[in-house]
Amino acid sequence: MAALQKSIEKRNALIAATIELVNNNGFHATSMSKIAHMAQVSPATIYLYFANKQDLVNKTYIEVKGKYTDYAFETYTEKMPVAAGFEIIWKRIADFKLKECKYAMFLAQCDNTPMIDETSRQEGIKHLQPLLDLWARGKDAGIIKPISDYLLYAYTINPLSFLMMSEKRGAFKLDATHVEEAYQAAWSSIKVPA
Amino acid sequence: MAALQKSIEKRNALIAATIELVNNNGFHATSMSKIAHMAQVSPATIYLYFANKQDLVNKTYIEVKGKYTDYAFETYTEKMPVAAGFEIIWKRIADFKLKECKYAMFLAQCDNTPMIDETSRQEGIKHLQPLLDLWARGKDAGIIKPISDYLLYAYTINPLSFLMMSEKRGAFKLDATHVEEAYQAAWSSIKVPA
Amino acid sequence: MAALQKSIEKRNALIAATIELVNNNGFHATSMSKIAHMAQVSPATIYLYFANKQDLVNKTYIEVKGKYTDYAFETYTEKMPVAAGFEIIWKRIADFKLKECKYAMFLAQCDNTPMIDETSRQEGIKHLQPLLDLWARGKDAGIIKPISDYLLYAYTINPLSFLMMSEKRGAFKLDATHVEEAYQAAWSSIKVPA
Amino acid sequence: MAALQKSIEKRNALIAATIELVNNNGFHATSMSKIAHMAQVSPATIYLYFANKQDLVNKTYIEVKGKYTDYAFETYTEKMPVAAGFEIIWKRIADFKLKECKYAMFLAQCDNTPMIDETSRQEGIKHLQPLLDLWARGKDAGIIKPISDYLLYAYTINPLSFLMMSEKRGAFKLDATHVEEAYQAAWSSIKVPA
DNA sequence: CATGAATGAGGATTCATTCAT
DNA sequence: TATGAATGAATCCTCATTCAT
Repeated sequence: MAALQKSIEKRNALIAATIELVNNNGFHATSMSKIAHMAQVSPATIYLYFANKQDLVNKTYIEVKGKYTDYAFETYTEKMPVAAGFEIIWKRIADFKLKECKYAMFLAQCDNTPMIDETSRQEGIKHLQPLLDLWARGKDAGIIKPISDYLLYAYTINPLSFLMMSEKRGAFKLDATHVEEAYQAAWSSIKVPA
Repeated sequence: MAALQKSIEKRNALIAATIELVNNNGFHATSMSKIAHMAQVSPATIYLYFANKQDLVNKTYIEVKGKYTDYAFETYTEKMPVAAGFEIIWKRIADFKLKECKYAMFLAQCDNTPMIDETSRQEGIKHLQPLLDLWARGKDAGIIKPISDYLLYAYTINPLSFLMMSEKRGAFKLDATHVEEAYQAAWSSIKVPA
Repeated sequence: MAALQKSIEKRNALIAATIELVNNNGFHATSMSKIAHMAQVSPATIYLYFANKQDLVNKTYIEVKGKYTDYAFETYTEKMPVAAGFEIIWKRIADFKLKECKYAMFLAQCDNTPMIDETSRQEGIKHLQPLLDLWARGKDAGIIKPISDYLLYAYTINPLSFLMMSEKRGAFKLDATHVEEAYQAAWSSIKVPA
Repeated sequence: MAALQKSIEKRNALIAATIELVNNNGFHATSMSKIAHMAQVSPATIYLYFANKQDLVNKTYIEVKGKYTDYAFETYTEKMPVAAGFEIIWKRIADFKLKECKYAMFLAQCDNTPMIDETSRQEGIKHLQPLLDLWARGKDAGIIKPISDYLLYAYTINPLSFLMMSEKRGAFKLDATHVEEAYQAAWSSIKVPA
C-alpha cells in the first residue's frame, strides 16, 4: 500500500514536472533529464512509468484534459435549461482557464503540436460529450444556431484559450468585466437571434 | 545585382524550407541541416543570412505574418463603412487561412510556442493596425461593442485558426456555407444588437 | 527438498533462457532483464544464483560444454580399437551438433568472444580427455599422425562447427551423405596413410 | 586533394580503431565513443563516414575480408596445376592468418555474430571464387574429392582459424613444422587417395 | 529466498554551430 | 560569398546491478 502510494506520487511528480517545464520552455527544450531532475527521480525511472517521451507527453495531455473536462461539467446537470446550462459550463471553463492556468497553458501548447498523437486527441475530446449534447438540445429547441459543433466550439470555447494566452503574455489583463463581456460575445455568436 | 538577386533567392529558399519542414514535422524535428538540405544550401550558409536557429524561425514568422496582413487588407480602404469594411477584411482573412494554408498552418504552430519571442510577436501584430482602426470607428459609431480589441480579435479572427487546423486534421470540411455561417457568428459576437 | 528442487529448476530456467536469447539475438542484445523475464523470475533473483552477467554466461558455457562432452562419449569405451572408437566419438559429436543445434549454436557463439574467460574455457575442455587419450593411443599404435592435439582437433572436430553454422545460416543442407563424407575427410586428415 | 586524402585517412583510422577494439574487447564492449577516441575524432564524426554502428562494423568486415582474399590469391594464377595451386593458396592463407593476425582475429570474431548481416557476408565471400574454381578443376581431374565446397572449406581453410585463435589464446605455439603438418592434414582430407 | 522498484553510468545518435578553405 | 567537414554538448534511452521489503 505504501509502495503503491509512493508509485502514484512519483507518477504525479513526473506529470507535474512535465507540465511545468513544457509551460516554461516548450516541448522542444524539455528534456527527459530535466523532467527527471525536477521530479527528483533518476532519468531511468521515468521509463518505469512511461514507455518513452511521446508516451509521457501524451499521458500528461490526457490527464490534464481530464482535469479540464471534470472541472467544466462539475456543476452542470443535463436537466438544466439550454441557456442556463451553457452559461454554467462556459463560466466553469473560463474559470478553469484563468485559475488553473498552469493546466490551461499546457493544453494550449498541445493544440498545434505533432507531439500529441491523434489517438490521445480523440481520447481527450471524448469527455466533451455533455457539451455536445447540450448543443444538440439547443439546436432542437431553436435556441442555438443549427451549425456544426466545430463552429460552435470555435466561437465560444476556443476564444478563451487565446485570451488566456494573451493574458499570460502580459498583453492585457482579464478581469471579471472582461469575462462577462466575453460570455456575451460567445453567446451572441451562437444563439438564434430573437 | 545578379549577386543580390541570388542572395534574396537563397534567403527565400531558406524561409520556404523552414515553413515546409515545420509544417510537416514541427519545430522539434526541424533541424538546421534539413532546412539547408531542402534549400539546397550548406548548413554554414544559413548563418550568413540568420544569426542562429531562433533568428531564422522568428524572421520566418515575421515574413509570414507580413504576407498574412498584406493579404488581409489588400481590398480594404479606410473609407469603407464599418460593417462592409469588416466583412471584407474578415473574408480576406478567411480566404487566406483556407487557401494559403501553408502559411496559415505555420502561423498556427507559432501561436503558443516559446520559440517565437515577444519582440517578433509585436512586430507581427503591428500590421494589424487598419483592423484596429476600423474597430475604433465601429465603436465610436455604436456599431461595434465597446470592448477590448483582444476580445474582438478572440471572437472574430482567432476562431478561423481553430477551424483551419481542424480541417487540416481532417476532422471536418469547411465549405462555403460554413464560411458564411462563421462570418455570421463572428459578426454577431461583436456587433451591437439592433 | 522441494525448495532445493525449485532452486535447481530456477537455475535451469535461467540457463535455458540465456541460451535461447543469445542464440537468437547474440550476446550484445541479451540483457539481464530479458533473461529474467524469459525465465519468469525477477532480475534481482538472477544474482542469487550467479555473481553477475559474466558469471551467468560463463556458467552457461560450462554447462552446455558438459552436455556436449557427455553426449560425445556416451557410447564410447576405452577398450574400443582406435579407429572404431574415433568413428564412434566423431559421429556422436556430429549428431550433437546437428540434432542439439540449440546447444551447438550457443557454443559456436562462444568460440571467439572475450565474453568467455580462459578459466571457463579450460574447465570446458577438461572433459575432452577421453578423446585426447584415444588420440594418444592412436599415435602410439602408429595409426594416427604424431601431431599436436590442437591440429587433430582443428581437422576433425572443429570443421563440424563450421558446417553446422553454415547450415543454420541456410547456406547449404547437411544430409547423411554429407556427414559420411565429412567423416571420411576428418579421418583422412589425421590417419597415418597405409 | 589534401582534403580528400585527410578524409581517407580518417576513414582508415576509424576502421583500424574498430578492428583493434573489437579484437581486444569484443563487439559488446566496443562503443562508438571508444572508437572515436582511439581514432582521435569526435563521436559525431563517425557518422560522416558511416551511417551507424552496424554499418561501420559491416564495412570494416568487408574491408578486412578484402585484404584477406587479396593476400590469398596474390601469388596464384589460374594456369597452375591443381595441387600446386592449392598449396600456394593454402600457404598464403596460413601466412595471412599468422602474420596479419590483427585482421585474422577480427574475421574470426565476425564468424558467428549477428552483428554482420547476410549481405555483407555474401559480399565478403564473393572474392573466394578463384579457390572455388580451382576446386572445380581438381574435381574434374579426379584429384580432389567430389564433395561440397562447404566441406572442402571446412576441412582445409577453416581449421586455420581455430589454430590461429588457439595460438592467440596462448594455448600453443604454431611454428613452421606445425604449419607444414597442418597443410598435409588439409590436403589429405580432400585429395582423392592414390 | 525472492522481488519490484530504483538508479548511475554509459549506450548510440543528432544537433546547432564553427572554421579552414 | 559559400561551403563541407568537424565537433562538443546534449538527446533519448537501456543496462547491469542493488536494496528495502
